[in-house]
Amino acid sequence: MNSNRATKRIENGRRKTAEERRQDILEAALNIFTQKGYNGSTTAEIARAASVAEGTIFRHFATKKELLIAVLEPKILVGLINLDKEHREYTPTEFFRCFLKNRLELIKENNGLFRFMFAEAQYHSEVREALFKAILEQGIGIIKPWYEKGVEQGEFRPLPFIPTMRSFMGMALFYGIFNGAFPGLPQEETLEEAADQMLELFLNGLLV
Amino acid sequence: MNSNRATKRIENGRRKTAEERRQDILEAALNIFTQKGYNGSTTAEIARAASVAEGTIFRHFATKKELLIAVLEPKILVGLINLDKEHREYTPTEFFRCFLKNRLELIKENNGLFRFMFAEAQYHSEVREALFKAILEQGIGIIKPWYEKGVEQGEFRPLPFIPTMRSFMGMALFYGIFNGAFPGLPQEETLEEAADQMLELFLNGLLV
DNA sequence: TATAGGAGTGAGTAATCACTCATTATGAAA
DNA sequence: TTTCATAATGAGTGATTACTCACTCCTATA
Repeated sequence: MNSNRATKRIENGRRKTAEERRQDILEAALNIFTQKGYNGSTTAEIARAASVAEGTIFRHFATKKELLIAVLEPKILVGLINLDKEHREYTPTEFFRCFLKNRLELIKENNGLFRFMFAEAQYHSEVREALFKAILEQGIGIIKPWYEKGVEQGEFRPLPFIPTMRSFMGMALFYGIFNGAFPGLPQEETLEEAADQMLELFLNGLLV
Repeated sequence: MNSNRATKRIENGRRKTAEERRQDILEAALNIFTQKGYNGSTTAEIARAASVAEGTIFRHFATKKELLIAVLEPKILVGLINLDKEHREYTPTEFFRCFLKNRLELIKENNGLFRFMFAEAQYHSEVREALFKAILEQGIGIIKPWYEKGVEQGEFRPLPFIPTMRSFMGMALFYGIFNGAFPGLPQEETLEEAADQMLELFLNGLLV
């Protein structure tokens, strides 16, 4: 056999570490998965996108499904970070405004990922359970305390929490996810405007 | 070859018509597709579920994808029927109440189908476009006239229509679709109660 | 410099896929 | 009964799949 196998090096001539290769594969897999779905993607395709031999994938991940889990695991909790710690001086209403904008940005930046997760959650119980857990943690763990504070302070009406939270999340997710999926939908507003309009409705309702 | 091929007859001894077989296949395909997704389903599996030879599927549908389209086509417009024609004496608010309950029932009855459609819409442009069209027709064609009537009569505030409709649909779809997908979600309410709570929020908002 | 072993490779494999087609079954018409 | 057209069948086909493994390459250490 001849020896013209591709030898990959990065700019300084150093060979990539195993961990860097693993990240390359994860990144490529995320791309391909979100474009074509789990069953619509092939390991050969992912290997090509990661500039790696197909066998290398299976050195890092025992099965394709394990690769799927590894791709989603660090992403699924991204919903929980970078909020809530710092700004304790919010009023409950201000918190909802800030939280909503934050979530809409997050969804917009990870649009393909969100759609992919919700789609695959139907067919892979591991994904479904992780997603379910993340949603509950956001809803119960983050929103609920502010919601209750708002009710105590007489700022919010004492509506039942779960249905209210579900509606709130439904608004945000439907906007974020499906506006990306249906690019033809009339969508003049910036994300900022969209969030304001959503909040206006959520806070004050449709009736005069 | 021996001649013990299965010969299927229904109760009165009559052989099924071609159209009946076609319907069997469509029904089986819908079941399998919604359980496993399009790429996760095999034509062999669908044939088995329809009690039909695999070749028979391809006598009725040229390709697997054509079968997918044929499965969804009659379902995708189901969202548009059985409403709106009769009760012209509604107030705009009453219309929203009636419309929402109607949609929630529809989603509940066709839960797997809805989730499947939204999932596959990402990967099949035909499905995406049909779904997009159905959503627009519901939103623009059905809701908008009532919305405008409500504004004219001074019953509704003049919020921008598209964002408001999107929020409304997001609430309904998220409730209907994901409550089915996450059976662990706290969900005490009946569908009737859920609709009332959703409307209460949609109409009057969270603020006191 | 020699060498051990971890990382990467890609041709190979068995399984599975969507789809074909020669054959058979069927019911109606003659 | 015989004939004929249509429908159904399922073994077969080539393409594709996830995954394997014998081998090569590379680097760290002695």
